[in-house]
Amino acid sequence: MPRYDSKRIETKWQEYWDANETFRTGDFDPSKEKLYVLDMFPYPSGNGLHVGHPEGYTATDITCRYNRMRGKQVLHPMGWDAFGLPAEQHAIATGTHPRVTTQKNIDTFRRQLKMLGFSYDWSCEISTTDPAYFRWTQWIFLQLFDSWYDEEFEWTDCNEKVRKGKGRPISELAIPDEVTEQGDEAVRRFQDKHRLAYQHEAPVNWCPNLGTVLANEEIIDGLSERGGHPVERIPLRQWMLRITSYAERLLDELDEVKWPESIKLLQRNWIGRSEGAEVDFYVGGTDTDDLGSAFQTWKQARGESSFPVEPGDDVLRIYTTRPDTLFGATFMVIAPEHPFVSRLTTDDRREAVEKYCHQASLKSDLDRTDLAKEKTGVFTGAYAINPVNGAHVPIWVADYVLISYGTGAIMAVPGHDLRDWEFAVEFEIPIIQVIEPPEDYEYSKEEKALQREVTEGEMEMPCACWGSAVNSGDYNGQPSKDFKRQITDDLASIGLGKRAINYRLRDWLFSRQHFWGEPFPIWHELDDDGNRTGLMRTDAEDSLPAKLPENFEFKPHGRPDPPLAEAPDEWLYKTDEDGTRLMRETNSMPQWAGSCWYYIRFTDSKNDEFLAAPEIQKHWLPVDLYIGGAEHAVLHLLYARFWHKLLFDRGHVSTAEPFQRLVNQGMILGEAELSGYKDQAGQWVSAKQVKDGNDGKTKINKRSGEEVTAVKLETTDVEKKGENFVLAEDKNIVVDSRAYKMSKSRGNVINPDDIVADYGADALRMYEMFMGPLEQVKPWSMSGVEGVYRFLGKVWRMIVDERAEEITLNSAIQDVEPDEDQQRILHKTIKAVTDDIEKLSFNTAISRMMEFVNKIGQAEPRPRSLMDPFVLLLSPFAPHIAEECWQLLGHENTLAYEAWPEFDESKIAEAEIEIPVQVSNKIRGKIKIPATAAPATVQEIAQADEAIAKHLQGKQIIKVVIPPGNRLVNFVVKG
RNA sequence: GGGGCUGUGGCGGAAUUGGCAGACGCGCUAGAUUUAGGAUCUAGUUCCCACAGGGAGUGCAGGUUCGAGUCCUGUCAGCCCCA
Repeated sequence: MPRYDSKRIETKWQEYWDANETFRTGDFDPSKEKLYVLDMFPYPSGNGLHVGHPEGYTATDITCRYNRMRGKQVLHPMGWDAFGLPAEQHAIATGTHPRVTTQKNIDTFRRQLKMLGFSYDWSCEISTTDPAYFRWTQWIFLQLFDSWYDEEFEWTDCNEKVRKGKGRPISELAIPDEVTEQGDEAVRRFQDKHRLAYQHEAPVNWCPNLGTVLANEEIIDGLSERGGHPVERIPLRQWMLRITSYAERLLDELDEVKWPESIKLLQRNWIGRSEGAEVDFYVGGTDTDDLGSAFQTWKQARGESSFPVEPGDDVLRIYTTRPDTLFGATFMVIAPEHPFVSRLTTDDRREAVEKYCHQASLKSDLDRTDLAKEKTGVFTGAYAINPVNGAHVPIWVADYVLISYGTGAIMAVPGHDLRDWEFAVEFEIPIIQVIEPPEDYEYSKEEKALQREVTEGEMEMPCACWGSAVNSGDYNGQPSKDFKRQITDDLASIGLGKRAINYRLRDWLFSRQHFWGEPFPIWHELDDDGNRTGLMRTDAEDSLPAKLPENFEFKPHGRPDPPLAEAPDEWLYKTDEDGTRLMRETNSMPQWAGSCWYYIRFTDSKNDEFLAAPEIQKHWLPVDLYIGGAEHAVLHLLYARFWHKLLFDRGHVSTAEPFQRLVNQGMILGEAELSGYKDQAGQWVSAKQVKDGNDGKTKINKRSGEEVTAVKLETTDVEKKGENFVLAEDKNIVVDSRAYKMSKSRGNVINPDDIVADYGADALRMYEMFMGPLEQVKPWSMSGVEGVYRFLGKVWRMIVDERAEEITLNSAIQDVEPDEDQQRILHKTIKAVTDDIEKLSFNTAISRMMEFVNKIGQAEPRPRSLMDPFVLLLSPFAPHIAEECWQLLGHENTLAYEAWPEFDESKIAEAEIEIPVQVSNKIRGKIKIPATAAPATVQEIAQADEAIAKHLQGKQIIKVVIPPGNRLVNFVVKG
């Protein structure tokens, strides 16, 4: 009995595609339009594929299969983002080398992907851990190391676009004479300061348990994202990439790409551009007695020079977005990590300041900046001079100012900044109002919350607003925005400030203390005592890759420096030709590195001369469609764009942006769950009375605070009441109904292997596409899988004779002409499926095919000319069953390159259509009219209809609405 | 606190972009076939009522329009991101 047997069919066709290299892209074919469709390549974890992976992968696969049939040459590759911490941790736990674990995981992933019938060109498979690949990751790092950013440089790019600002070779960096005079070493150090890859001693988030330094985004609530371990802030030498140089272009060029607006917005916010001014506040030298007169001297000197690039030791440089509030600056705040803290602190304040700074080092940035948190701080004993009015303003240290934002120092304007207001009230610092808010200004909730009574009955509160200047000397009365521009210019003209743009984006912390990552192709020069001199050398490009040491058992040694610091000497040290002792860089690159450029490598994955041959990369880039999870919306995409732009500036790629169109697939949640809550005594508690406990895990009773336990319920236990589900046995008890993220601990993980074993790959693919719109979050449903599986069974029976002994074509399929209705159904289906695929609206495409089968699947005889195009329509979604049917229908070759069915609009049109007739907006009947009838005719037919006539009787027709296309008739009547 | 997204039957979701709300699938109900179950096929399935008919209806409250799930204003809820 040849029932639909997914296992047999799927194995057969997967072997066929493999053996025939059906989906090999091959050399690019100039006669065809190219299409580069890319999935975000996976990290091959030990858990294998989860159902989230095939969602995006099926979407891209459908697009690729469809476009091949439309005659495009398609590049559709797959690879592995295979460096990463889990394999390293596994190695520490079990002694298995990460390379072995990684290889095993890759093999599992590849097997699972092949099992799903994706049309990847496996000949260009890559892994970021392959030395032949990371050779070029290292090479790109050397490009970054060899580049500096020239903001002023004007040039014409390879697409004839005139640009300003370029990443240029470090050899083209002009060296100031005074540096040249100091000799080679000074020149090298000067260059090192300007490179896009540079070293920096910075407070980092050291996690002793993981033995690594974490990026800010890897920390949640002061604990590591992975494992939830405590994190300390300690200073460490790190590699940084100067992504901030590219901030402006990363922002502007978002306009050029077809991405969801929400993702663009996320990137814009992440970059966080603001316009304002940098202003120097004079603080005096170490031996300044009279700050006031020293300020006058200094000010005069500044007027004759100009605003220096580097602030001297005698000033505190601040960044502000509101220079128009300068007259209201009554104190200054510097971050606890600010280099001036110690120098500015007076002896009597030293103990308090040091204690405060130590405490601040234990807090996370979030703890420090949260508006709701109580403001803390300590006075340094020092004063600065407000450059606009010469006022002495006290300098405080407070942790609500972060060293990493702006200059790490602020002027505090309590009258018009909420945090400054809170601080000033707390420490009784004067508050001066310098902005008169507009008359219709509405104070925000936060502003009102901070109001205080000045004198009896008189209230005062801060306003962070635009208005007009008061208490601001000659500027009084000016609108804030004009004033901002004006004072910035005025300060610039006397060398006290300058217009400045600031970004929330920080330079990219690019080193990790891991073994399992790309080594840096960098050597540190050592002096006679074996200490670093701070000077570096690079590996020669043709000596790459710099490989990881072999036969090295890395173990955590509990220090912040990397495990590679314990590597064998023959790896760690060498003597250069000139006799200089060198030590390798022992940090490794973060996981982001390999994923920053893999899309380039895919275009020419086996090239051992270059990362990708220029003419090949030029042909395939940019990626036309890039699909992946929204979790990479900010970092991966920003980092990849940054690298791409540097490569573009250096002439190695020919597009300014790597990813033309981006789509984020929505997460697939576990099956929906119903849960009720019981208290300790076993009594039901309504879900309305339950809230999350403070630890975020437990649930507690809102009223009593008592912990409640969730009880899993069946649909038969509950019923719908209003908006909620309630217990059938007690309708006052509301129960929760929702789907949760799949997780091992919740036990709601669906394994694709199981689905394929029970229903087949075609059913899994179809179900994931049928669940709902690609970009939406959707809950899994096992009966939904059965639904599409039944559909595939119907397709099978439409074409195959299930009762025959051998697999034979269903005898109902005959060479007869389809009737007009059948023609119409076919052509409507072709049109709808085609449009839907173009829109990536796969769920509706599938429902159209279901309609087709519902209408045609039972017809006897079934015209053969309907079957061929239908099978082709189905093939991108369910390629295995489609190939099998195609073969049964008498075709010899794979359908992968068959022409996509065309529809004929004239076969869709109906001569007669049925439309609704409304009388005053209520549908009172339906009439049949010729599709192209004139409005007058339509009205005539409508009025003649018995049911309509009844409703029109005795009424006065005020208006008749018949929209173009004869969609309906509406009689607007009176009386 | 700021920003974004989403609210449509018992459930997942459709709706030609302002024109028949609920396509398609799940679930449920009945019938056919079957020794039975499964599988398959057919029909029905938004809710309410005085049921040959009629009324209400897309989170809630308004507005624009002959006409609103769709546009506008306000509001509530859920999810995500940022602080």
